[in-house]
Amino acid sequence: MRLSVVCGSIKGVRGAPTILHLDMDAFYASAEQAAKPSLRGKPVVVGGIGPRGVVATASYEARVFGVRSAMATAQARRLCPNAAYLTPRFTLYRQVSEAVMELLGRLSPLVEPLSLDEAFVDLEAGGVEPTSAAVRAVGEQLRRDIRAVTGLSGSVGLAGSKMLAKIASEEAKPDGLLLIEPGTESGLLGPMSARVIPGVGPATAEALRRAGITTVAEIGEAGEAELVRLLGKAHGAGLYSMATGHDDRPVVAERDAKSVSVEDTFEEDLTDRTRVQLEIARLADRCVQRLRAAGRSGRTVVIKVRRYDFSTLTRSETLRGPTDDPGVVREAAARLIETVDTTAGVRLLGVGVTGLADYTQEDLFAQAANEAAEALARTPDPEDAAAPEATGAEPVAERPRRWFPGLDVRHREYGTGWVQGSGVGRVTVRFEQPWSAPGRVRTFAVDDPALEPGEPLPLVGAGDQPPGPPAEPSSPEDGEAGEPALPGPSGVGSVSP
DNA sequence: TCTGGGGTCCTAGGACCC
DNA sequence: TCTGGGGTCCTAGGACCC
Repeated sequence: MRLSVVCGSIKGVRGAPTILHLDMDAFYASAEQAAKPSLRGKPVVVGGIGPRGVVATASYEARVFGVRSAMATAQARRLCPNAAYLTPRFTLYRQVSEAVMELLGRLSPLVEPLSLDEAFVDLEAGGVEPTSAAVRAVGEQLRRDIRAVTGLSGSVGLAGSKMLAKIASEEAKPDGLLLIEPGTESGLLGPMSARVIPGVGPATAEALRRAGITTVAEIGEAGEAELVRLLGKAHGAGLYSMATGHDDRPVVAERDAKSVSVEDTFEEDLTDRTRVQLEIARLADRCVQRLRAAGRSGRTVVIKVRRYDFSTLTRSETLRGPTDDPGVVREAAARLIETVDTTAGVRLLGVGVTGLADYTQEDLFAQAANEAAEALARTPDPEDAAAPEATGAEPVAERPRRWFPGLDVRHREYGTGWVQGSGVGRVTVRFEQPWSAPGRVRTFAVDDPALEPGEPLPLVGAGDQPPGPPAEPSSPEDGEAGEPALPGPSGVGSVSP
């Protein structure tokens, strides 16, 4: 997709650095140091402690010794034997994370968490004045607030696109802030390693290196066609866009999960067939527990097997309908593991569910049963008595309504708009109409009684404007004029204070 | 003492359908 | 009856991210 030129600057980059990326510094290790005064200023390594553990986070004191994330803990111990080695305490990290995300939520309704310690914030949607001075002040205040509330430091990147904001926060680390002034992007990025571009990992970097490409500038010089030839259509084209500063990905709040999975690496390889089957059943149960806790169900069951030699394979089976029944998932997983030869030894087993839905096949049966029962009540015809019954036909508990992206909605107070995204019990709505200026984003609980589904509105030029609460005003000059009115959340931003 | 656990997205082939 | 093309679903694998 091509974008029009915005404010005379690079396509796909905002005219003001209003996208903020926050990245907490050495998050798990810092949280442990904050919780344990004796560890402050000392090397701390958080991760798997067992013989096959890896490092999740190393404190900066430990990094001095060469300890890095994803390194085998055994190797870390050799490099830094005097560090404190701790297993992760996710309850703590989640608490701290929630406090940080709460601070971000005060800046804008558009907050996109990437993990417990990282998030994008669309300051423009939060009504922050789109000037470098204003957004810098917001970023610095945020860092002070985070320190005051959590005792931890976070680094902030500010730029006109997600990619640049993320690179900026990385450059700012630790405990810093970097704002990339619009117009200075290519000068800053050009000499940097291709690896700074998100999506360029070891394999891509090696493929590029073989083609003589090592810097961001060289990616741009190679041209899109060459990159597509080297890396494939999506990856090549995406990389070219990124490297040339074209990144118009919007900040999207509340993404729904698309899969749920659990896996275990065993301290010693499993060879016993019965034990493998037992572990698969356990994993299936754990997976379903998580699925149910999220109020979801899934249609495709996946097992994962990592063998003694680290070779990894998956097997999947798609059911007729989504389920959250532990028995159903257990049986599917059992069938799948039957198809894999595990006799030489298995170091990891996993069970996952994809194709997530918010209802189950059993719900549908129950619903059909209810409808049949109602029909039966209306027409007491003995011929109709074949209603299904054995499916537990008690009324199914009301599940949350689904707010699908793009749907029209109406809010009692704010009027008409459309769903920009939903998930995690919340829904984000942009209040605007075909004839209005770009509108403002607000977030609600999915069960907010003031919010109801709406009808599509007539497009501009199709006739009179229908009655209803007026659109929230929005200053026209900061909109992404010339951008087509896409049904997706592409035209993010443009909100008046 | 090599290599965690939880995800996302993309590719590619075959089935199947129109 | 020598020959199509597109779209979607399913499966398996791989790269990448935190």
